[in-house]
Amino acid sequence: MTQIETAAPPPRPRAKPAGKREQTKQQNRQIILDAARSVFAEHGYGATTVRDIIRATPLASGTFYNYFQSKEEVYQAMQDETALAIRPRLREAREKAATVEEFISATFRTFFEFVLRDDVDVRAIRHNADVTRMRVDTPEVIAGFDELREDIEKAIARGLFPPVDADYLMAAIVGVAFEVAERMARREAPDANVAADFATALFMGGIRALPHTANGNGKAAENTGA
Amino acid sequence: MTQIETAAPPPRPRAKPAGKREQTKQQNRQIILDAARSVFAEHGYGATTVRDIIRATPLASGTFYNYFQSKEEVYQAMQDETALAIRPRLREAREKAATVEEFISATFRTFFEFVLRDDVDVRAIRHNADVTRMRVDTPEVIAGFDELREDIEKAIARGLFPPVDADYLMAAIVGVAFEVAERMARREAPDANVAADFATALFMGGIRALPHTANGNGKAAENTGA
DNA sequence: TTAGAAGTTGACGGCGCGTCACCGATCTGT
DNA sequence: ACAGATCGGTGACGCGCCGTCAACTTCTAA
Repeated sequence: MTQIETAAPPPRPRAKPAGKREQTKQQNRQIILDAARSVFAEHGYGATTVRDIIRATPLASGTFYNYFQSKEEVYQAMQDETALAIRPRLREAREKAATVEEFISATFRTFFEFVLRDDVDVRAIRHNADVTRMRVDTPEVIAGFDELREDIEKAIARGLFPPVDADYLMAAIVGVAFEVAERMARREAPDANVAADFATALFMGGIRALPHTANGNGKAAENTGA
Repeated sequence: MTQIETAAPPPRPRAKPAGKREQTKQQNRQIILDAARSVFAEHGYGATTVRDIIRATPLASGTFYNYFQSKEEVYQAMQDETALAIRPRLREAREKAATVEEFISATFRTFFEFVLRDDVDVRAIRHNADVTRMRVDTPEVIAGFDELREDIEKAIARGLFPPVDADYLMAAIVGVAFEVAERMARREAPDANVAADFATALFMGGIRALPHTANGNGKAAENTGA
């Protein structure tokens, strides 16, 4: 064509040439992840085979193995995405904290709200799980735990927290967060604020500081299982 | 032979004849469970196949399926054994409790001591688990959780506890117990008392009541993982 | 003693697994 | 613009695990 290379947009020598190969790779990876999410949701994690995922894809079996070694690795990649999504929010929430209570409260509230909004694949896993729970601690998830411990240590250093065992405190927060989130999600009308208030009160003042309930049983204890 | 049926012990018409068939069944079941324990410990749970378990056994493949449907079911049976072993101890420990502190303290101490003594197969699973944790909530395990909630509700009813959300409190206790136990087991010199004191203080008075440490970091935080 | 119930055996068809030789599409250098 | 080099997708293949089941052995009861 005539050389109107003055300004306008030519094919796009701009910014990133991207490269056709690289583009396809990103795309295939995403195709596999999307297919896996859908298949896990359908059949549950345990019952899903690598072949199921491949079938839910226009790709050949060999191609799958260019991207992941197993369904476990696919799942880890999904978990990493989740961890990467929530970690900055948690960090930010804790950074603003000027008191112990704000630190604890922000951590739990952010976590529980995230779980309620984003529980898509959490439920996908449950589908399978009358009995088996899985928690996959990928590097990103572990990094999230480490961040929490670091933040606790920093808070101790600047006198916000008393000098307690940061490792155990981190573990306690993580344990309560996961376990209460689980119960919360099963309730008829899950409420992140109720859960966060409960957890915060526990860490601030122990059992005696917990919010009192009318019947001594919260609004829960309806269906204990199946 | 001659009929000396007077008194002494004949082959044993006593108590339970037991029945040869029934005996063999019990025995085969145990053979499979033992083989599975050993194979899980060797290769890790994830990498183990039903065939591996069968091979570690003098039995034929068909026989395995007369007892269990899958390796998952074998593992569940193992977990049930564990749950059945600890549940009575926990119940007994809590029954004696005259105060909130005794209730909480006894629960954590009993659990952590059990984990340290009995972590045989806990570690077997970990072997596999650089990244994946599994918690299998078998009926027996769930029954243990329910017992804890019931005990909390009873304690609330007789005024020992304030009228709090028993479901969430149960979840919090379980979450802290499992997560802190995990950390405890990784320490150089795991100490059930230290862990129990930490958890008890947390539930009794919150973060401010936690035991203080010299360096603001407990004796932990050595190896954070692998 | 013997009929039949209960339980074990191992070979079998089916299928998911991970691989790899092949080939078309993309990139690179001239 | 072209050709050779490289990259990456393809799908058939051999392997081993899966769960089943007809034949057989062992036990029970009459």
